[in-house]
Amino acid sequence: MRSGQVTIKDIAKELGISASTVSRALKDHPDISVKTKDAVNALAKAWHYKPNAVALSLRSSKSNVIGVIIPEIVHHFFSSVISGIEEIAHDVGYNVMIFQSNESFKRELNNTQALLSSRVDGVLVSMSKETKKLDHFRELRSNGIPIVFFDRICNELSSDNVIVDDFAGAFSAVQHLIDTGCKRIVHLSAPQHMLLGQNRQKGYRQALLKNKLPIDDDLVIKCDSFDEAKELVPDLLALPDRPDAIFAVNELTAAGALIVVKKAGLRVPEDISIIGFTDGIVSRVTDPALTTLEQHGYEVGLKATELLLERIKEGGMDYEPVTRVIKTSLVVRESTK
Amino acid sequence: MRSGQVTIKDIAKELGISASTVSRALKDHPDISVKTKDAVNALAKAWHYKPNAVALSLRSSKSNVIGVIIPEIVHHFFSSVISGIEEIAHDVGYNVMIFQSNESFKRELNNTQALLSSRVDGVLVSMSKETKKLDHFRELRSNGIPIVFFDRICNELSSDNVIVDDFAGAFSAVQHLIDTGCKRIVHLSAPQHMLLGQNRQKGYRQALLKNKLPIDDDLVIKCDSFDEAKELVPDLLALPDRPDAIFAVNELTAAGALIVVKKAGLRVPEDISIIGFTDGIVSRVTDPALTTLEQHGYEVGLKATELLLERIKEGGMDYEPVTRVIKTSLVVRESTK
DNA sequence: AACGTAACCGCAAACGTTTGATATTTTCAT
DNA sequence: ATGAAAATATCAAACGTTTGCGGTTACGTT
Repeated sequence: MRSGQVTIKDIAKELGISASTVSRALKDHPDISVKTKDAVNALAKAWHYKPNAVALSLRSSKSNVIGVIIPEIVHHFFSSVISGIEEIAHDVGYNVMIFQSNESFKRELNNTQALLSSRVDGVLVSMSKETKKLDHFRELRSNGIPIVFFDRICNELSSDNVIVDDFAGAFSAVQHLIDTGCKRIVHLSAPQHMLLGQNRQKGYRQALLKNKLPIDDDLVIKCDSFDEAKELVPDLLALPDRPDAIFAVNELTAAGALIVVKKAGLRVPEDISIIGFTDGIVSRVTDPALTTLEQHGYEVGLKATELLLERIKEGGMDYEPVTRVIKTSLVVRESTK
Repeated sequence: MRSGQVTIKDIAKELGISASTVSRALKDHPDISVKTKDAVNALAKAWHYKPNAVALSLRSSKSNVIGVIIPEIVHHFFSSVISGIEEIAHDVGYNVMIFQSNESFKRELNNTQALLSSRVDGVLVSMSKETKKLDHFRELRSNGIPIVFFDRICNELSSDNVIVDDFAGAFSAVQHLIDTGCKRIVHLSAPQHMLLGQNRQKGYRQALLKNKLPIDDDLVIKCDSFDEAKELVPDLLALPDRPDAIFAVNELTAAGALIVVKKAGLRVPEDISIIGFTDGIVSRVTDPALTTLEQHGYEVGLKATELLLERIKEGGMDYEPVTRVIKTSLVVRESTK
């Protein structure tokens, strides 16, 4: 076997013809005789010829690669998104390059530099929590690289976005609790500097308002992790007028709350209903299984990639940004009545 | 601004010098005068020059990309691995391309073709469950692309591997069950054409043997998913001589078994102990929390990438394959006594 | 015999970069 | 002033592919 991979030149030399003829033969160009085409195709197959994507990229200024920057991969929602991205991208011949920011602005910046160097055709971004400056994103765009933000978007940069409908999701979660007879509903919320946290809390408040239930600020606390729930929920249960439902900002927090509630000797959902956000595996394996809002991460990845590919195809940078909203869906399991 | 990205030629033209001079100036080559260097560097900075990685790849036949093929991203263990891969790869200037096989042989094959075309410098693979033929991996190697397999390895292909110590892990899991008084231990196992499945089962058998416990083949069944556990475990519980422990090949299967056992009115761990493999989030949120074997996915990704980068650096294809083993660790929670 | 015209194929340039081999200029001792 | 060395910059080729254009046949028509 030859060293390195087979090239068009190798085939040309072997057949005593020129590289251009081989190229055309492989593409079934009408200028080439059937005999030559057959010979070329046969040898290409026998030698396992694969077009060199690098050379193609250089020539066409198209890498057929899309870059993805996410806070962290080890997270059900984000890995679902990647799965969706990967799925649709590969279907149309694009490859996917992954970069984690680990919630660090500095790394996010490095990542954009690497993407620039790699000449990717487009990028998908979910911003890190730290990110306030946006010049690195602007630089991508000024170099003709389209960006689609998803989930963690920024509204200062007028750009394409794909987001989950946090407000409506939270609203319907709380409405569901109210519909099933709950009146004193706790909200375990995300930090309020995140749009996501704001919107989910707004949905919560709006649902109470609409149903003419009192809003008790003692029932809303910042609490968005499994461990935090284990620490903070006991106090809520000890409140004089005990809550009868918990709406948690994500499923792990809900799972933590569930454990605390059960440990306190209360029954779920008879005494306390619990509802989470983000439908991961966790919600399915708790006992009782958690009612949640499916965030459709896979769907988000799909839509974001579709949009990006469209932008890449269009070519120009002078498009009107759009924001696509993915509806959440309520998945009723056993933790609510 | 110019359209497209800034190239060395642009800088050369602006400064009235040749491209080669610019290239050397940027690399601080001694042949170039300080004055020229300064001018070049200043302009490169002002214009945000970024070397075109594609052109570099073509010239050097090095893409600085490593490819990763995994069964599925949405899986705690695999996303941890990717996280580890990404971490170390980017530290040394490599980018990471992700491909999912979705446990399909056909897709795995497509993935290797894409990797070949992309001229990646090396690949990390965790095989799909379906994969029996290995020619696509051989093709990668015969084209000078080193492979490191992780977790789902194959031993017919003498190759570099990074695996978790399935045998020792399974052994210690079962030993733990025995130590806590269990005698009739079920093994919910992975398919036996997978090395992983073989090794875990061997560990199981060895532990029984060592402790002079009888091996009952009725207690070993192929069952490696949440749903399968829900379907198959009831029969095991109905066995005349009821088992008193379950060793599941992964955590989701363990979680499924847990639910079935509880539904059957049995207590965990008093009546039946349960132990899983792979420490994801799931094990922490079940009730009771599951005792498991931490598989250290991040560590696996790290080690596999280190090994691969080493192979890439060496250059040749005539190395002696090594297998690195990552030790598991037993995490005792509440599902065992 | 001369010409037209398909049919088929090769040349060369281009994508952006690096690098060995050269060319040109400067510097300095003689 | 002369020569040679040192300093500086350029040329050209190469990586693999595509593609506009031009070139060479062979055949058929007048």
